[in-house]
Amino acid sequence: MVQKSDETPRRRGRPRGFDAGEVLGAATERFRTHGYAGTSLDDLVDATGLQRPSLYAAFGDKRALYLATLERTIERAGRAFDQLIGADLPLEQSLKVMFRAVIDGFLTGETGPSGCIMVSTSATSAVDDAEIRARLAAFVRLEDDKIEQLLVARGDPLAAAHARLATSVIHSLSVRARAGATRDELEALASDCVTMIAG
Amino acid sequence: MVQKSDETPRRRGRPRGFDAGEVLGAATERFRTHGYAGTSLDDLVDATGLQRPSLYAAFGDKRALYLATLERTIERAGRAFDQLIGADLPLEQSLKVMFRAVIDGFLTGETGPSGCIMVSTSATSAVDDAEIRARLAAFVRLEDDKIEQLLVARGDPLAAAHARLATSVIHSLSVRARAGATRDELEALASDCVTMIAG
DNA sequence: TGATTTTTGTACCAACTCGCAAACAATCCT
DNA sequence: AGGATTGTTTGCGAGTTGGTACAAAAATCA
Repeated sequence: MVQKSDETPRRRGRPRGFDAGEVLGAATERFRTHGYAGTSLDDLVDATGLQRPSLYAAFGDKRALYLATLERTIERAGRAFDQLIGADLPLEQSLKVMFRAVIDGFLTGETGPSGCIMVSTSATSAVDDAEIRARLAAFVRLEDDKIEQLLVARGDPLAAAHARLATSVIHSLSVRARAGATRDELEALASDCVTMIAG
Repeated sequence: MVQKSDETPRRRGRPRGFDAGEVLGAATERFRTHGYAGTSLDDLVDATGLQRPSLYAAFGDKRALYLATLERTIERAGRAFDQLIGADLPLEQSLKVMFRAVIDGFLTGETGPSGCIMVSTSATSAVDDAEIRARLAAFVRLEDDKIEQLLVARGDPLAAAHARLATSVIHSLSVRARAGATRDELEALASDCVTMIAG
């Protein structure tokens, strides 16, 4: 063990002056706010602090960077769902925790409530771009499947149908958040959904 | 009655070579497909057959034209809801007719299923533009209110909550259509919602 | 030390963006 | 007929777009 641990392979040239994860997070936030077509490279340079050539070398062109932010979003959502399923809370409380987290996230944003990047920006580009459409489809399937898995584990006999409806409410929460709905309005809708499934 | 009927006020100069309603419809379709930022003036010239200065004289700049397409969409949706309410069908059938019409519309599009222009494109621009956000908020409120009005008229004691959930399903149908969902999948979700409200 | 490798900063380019000016065309009014 | 009014066509120009060439900087390797 005289060598440095191989978790840092000590690459050869000049080391990077940035953390790829943080940069991806900053890019995600800009894309979530303004959408794909509405975000320029100057915007991304401004948001990430990196110059164009650094962005290009690390992630590829604008579209590849956008696709990377979508992948990141899908992975993080999947982990959040798995954590909720593993928490083993009772049905009603599981749904309340889920909607609370969703609403908290949707109400954040650089300039105001920005909702969900998949629902509000990737859906816009999905018609023109098959790869973006595939990411959006994978995300929606993830929502449907993970919520169904949660409901099955809590003994809901109508898990599949209820999961689709809960996913639909999540989509609408994103739309409503961007439309300027208040937290109370979003929570009322979530509460309606919880009552319908668990009430 | 020697004069022409005043329904055609006989304006003074050269008459227009286009129908404003048709042009607005063509612009709506382009905006619905590619979003606001993703639609260029060249696209609009191509879609409408009008040259730039004619578009400008008739509707103003690109943003004003987009806002006009949103207004048109809101008005048409309002009329469709009123017609459904006036049709006086029983509860379950009213909902089925509504979802059928929604799904039919969402599955159309220039290059593929394009969903709802409000949910899939105005939501994207709503964060940056207060007027677009106001139109989106008005549209969502229209959906909630008109569906509640329909449910109240059919004797649903949970009309308000059920209306919000039905609106949410409509929003999700738009997202799912753009994600590439099949008609069967969309109809299954709509059926879940009808069962939940009327079943 | 000096050669090599990788990242970073500056500057740039061709293409596209929106919007408009100016001339031309078609109709109405007198 | 001839002026006034409105709509259409052509073409342009200032600014922005996404993407890249090139050299300087910062590290490792020999």
